[in-house]
Amino acid sequence: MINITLKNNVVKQFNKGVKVFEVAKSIGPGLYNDMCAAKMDGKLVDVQTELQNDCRLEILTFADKAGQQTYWHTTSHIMAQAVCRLFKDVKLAIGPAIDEGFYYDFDIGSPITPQDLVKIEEEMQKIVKEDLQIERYSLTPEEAIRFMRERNQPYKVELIEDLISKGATLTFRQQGEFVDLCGGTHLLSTGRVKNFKLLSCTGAYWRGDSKKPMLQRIYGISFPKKQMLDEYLERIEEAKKRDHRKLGRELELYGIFDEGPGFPFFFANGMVLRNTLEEFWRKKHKEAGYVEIKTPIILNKDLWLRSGHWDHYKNNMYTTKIDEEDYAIKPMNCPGGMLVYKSKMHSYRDLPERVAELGLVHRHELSGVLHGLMRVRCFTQDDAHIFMTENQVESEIANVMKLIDYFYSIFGFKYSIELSTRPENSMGTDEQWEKATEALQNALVANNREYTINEGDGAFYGPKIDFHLEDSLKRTWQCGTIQLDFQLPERFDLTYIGEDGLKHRPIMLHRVIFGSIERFIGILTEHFAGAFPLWLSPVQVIVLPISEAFSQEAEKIQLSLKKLNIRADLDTKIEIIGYKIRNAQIKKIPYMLIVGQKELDTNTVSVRSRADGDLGSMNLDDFIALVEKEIATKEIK
RNA sequence: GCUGGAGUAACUCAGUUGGUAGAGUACAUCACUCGUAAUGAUGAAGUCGAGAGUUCAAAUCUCUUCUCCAGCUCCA
Repeated sequence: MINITLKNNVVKQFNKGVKVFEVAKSIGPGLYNDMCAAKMDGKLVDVQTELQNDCRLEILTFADKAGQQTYWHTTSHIMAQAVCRLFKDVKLAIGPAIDEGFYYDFDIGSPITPQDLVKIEEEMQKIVKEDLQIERYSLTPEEAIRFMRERNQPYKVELIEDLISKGATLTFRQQGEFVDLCGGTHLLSTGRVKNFKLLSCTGAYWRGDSKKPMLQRIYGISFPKKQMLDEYLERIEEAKKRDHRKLGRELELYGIFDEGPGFPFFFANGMVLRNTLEEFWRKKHKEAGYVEIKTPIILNKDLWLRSGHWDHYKNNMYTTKIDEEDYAIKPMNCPGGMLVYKSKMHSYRDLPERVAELGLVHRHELSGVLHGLMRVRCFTQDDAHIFMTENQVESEIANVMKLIDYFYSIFGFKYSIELSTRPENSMGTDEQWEKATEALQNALVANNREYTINEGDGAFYGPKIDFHLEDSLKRTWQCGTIQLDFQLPERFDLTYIGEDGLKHRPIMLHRVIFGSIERFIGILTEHFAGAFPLWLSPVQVIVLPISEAFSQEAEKIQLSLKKLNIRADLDTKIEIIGYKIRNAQIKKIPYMLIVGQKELDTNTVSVRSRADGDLGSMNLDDFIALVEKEIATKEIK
C-alpha cells in the first residue's frame, strides 16, 4: 500500500501501481470527468501514470495552465490522427500546445486548403466519438528508430536521434491505429476532447530554419465546454475590430499605398497623435537631462564601413549614388551620433552625456513581414545615445528603465522584458560581449525585473534589453530597448579626457522608449481600440448644433475652445442630432457639445461623453475646466 | 524571402456553367429645421490590381507580375 496526499492534505491509501486517473475516480466523478493532467510531488505527469511510492498528488483540470496545455496537446494528436487517415504518406513533425491552442506540422506533399480543414474536423469528430484510449509505452533507441524508419517518418527519426543524444527516454503514445513519439502529458482518451475548431493552415519551416523544408501547419483550439469555444471565437472577432489597420483607416490616422509598400503616409489625425507624443517625449527627456540633435538621412559608404553596417547590415539598407560615390540611407541613427560626439573634446565632467534624436530610419524589410504601422520600412526611432564612464553604466541603465516605466504607465501598458544575447553574425570579442551582457543582467537583477533570455537575438554590435508590448491579438512587439555597445566607441575612437588628464574610452548605450513612433501608434490604437485618452485624441471636442439656426452659436463655441488649444470640430451638416451623435461616436470623439434653443436660453452647453453618454448641461467655462483638467492629468477613461 | 489565401465604386461586400457589372455605407443635390447612436427622395461614382494569352466574347479560364491577409523566418 502507498499513501497519496491529496489537496487539503487529505491522505488516502491505494495499492502500489494505482494509476492517477483511478485516484481521481475514487475522489469523485466531477474531478474524474474534468481531469487533464496531474502533478506528482510538484512534477507534471499524465493521468495514466502509475504511482509507485508515497507522494503528493494534485489533479489538474482545464482551469490549470498545465491542464489546459495537456488538453490542447491531446487535441493536436487527434488532429494528426485525422490527417493521417485522410491523406496518404503523411510525414509527421511536431504538434505542441501553444499559448492559445495548438498546432501540428505535417509534410503532406500537397498544400492543405481551408476546405480540407472542414474534412479534418469531421474526421476528428469521429475519433472523439470512438473514444480511443491513449496508451503510453517506451521503446529502446534501436526499436524507436526502426519503428519510425519503417513508417517512413524522417522527421520523427531526426527527433529520436536528438533525444538519444540527450539520453532521454523514448516515449510513444498510441490511440487506435495512430502512434506518435511524444513525451508530453495527455488526456485519458480521445473522447475527452469536447469542442474544437481548426483555425488556419499555413506554412512553417522544419525546426524554424528557413533553409530547411517548409511544412504545412494547422492551428486549432479546443475547450471542454461549447460556451468557452464560442466565447473564444467571439473574442477573436472582437479583437479584429481593434486592429490598427482597420481603425487607422476609419479614424483617418494613416494610409499605406501600393506606390510605397511599407512606407506609411500620416494623415491629419495621425499627425496629431505623432506630434502630441513627440511633444510629450521632448518635455520628459529635457527633464531627464537629455539634449536633442538631428543627423542626416543619407551618409556616405565610408561611414557605414566604419560603423560595421556595410558588412553586417547591408541587406537591410537602401543605397544610392551621389556624384558617382556610394551612399546609404541610414537604417540606424548611431553612426551619425558618433560624428556629433567626435566633433568636439569631452571631459569626464560632462558625462554622462545623454543625446537624443527622433531619427527617421529606412530598412529594407522582407515583403512578407510588413504589417500596418507595426512593421514598416521607414520609421522614426525615439533614439538616444548615452556616453558615460564605466561606473555610470548601472545607474544609467536604471534611469532608462525608470523612464520606460514612466512612459508605459502613462498609457496603462503592461510589458514583458527580454534579455537578448550575442547573435551569430556579430562584431567584437567574447570578452566584450560577456562584459556587456553581464552589465545588462546586473541592472535587471538590481532593479528586481523579471525577464526571459532570448538567446542569440542581440544586435550585431551588442546585447540588449527588450521591452515587449502586446497588440489586440496578443502578438507581442518589441518597442523599448536598451543596448550596450562596446563596438562603436572603439571603431570611431571616441574619447573623453579623464581626471588624470588622459584620454579614456566612453561606454555607449543606445536606447529607445517608444521604439518607433509608428509602431507605438499602432500599439496605442489597438490598446485603446481607437478611443484615445483626451490628451491624445485627434479631435477632442465636437460641437453639434441642433439645427441650422444654431450654427453660428456653435461656431462661436468652437472658436473659444480653439483659442484655448482644445482641438474642437464643428458639425453643421443639416441632419437630426441623433445622426450627428452617431457619427461623432463612431469617430470616437471624447466630448460632444450639443447646442440648441435650451442652451441658448440658459447660456449653457449640453455635454455628451463618448464613454458615459449624456452628462447634462453646464456652462462653457465649467466644461473647459473639466476638459483642461482631463488633458493635464492624461487620464485614461 | 518562403507556404497558403485574397484583390470588383472611397469603405464593406454580391456577381450562378465565360455573354463587358450591382447592394449597403460614405459622397453630391433637393425637401424636412429636427433634442442624445442612422429622415426621405434623387444623383454621380468602377479599364473588376496590372500585363500578356485562350476565345466570336474574359471580373469569370491560363500564365506572369504587383499589393494585401495569415503563418514561418527576420525585426523597432
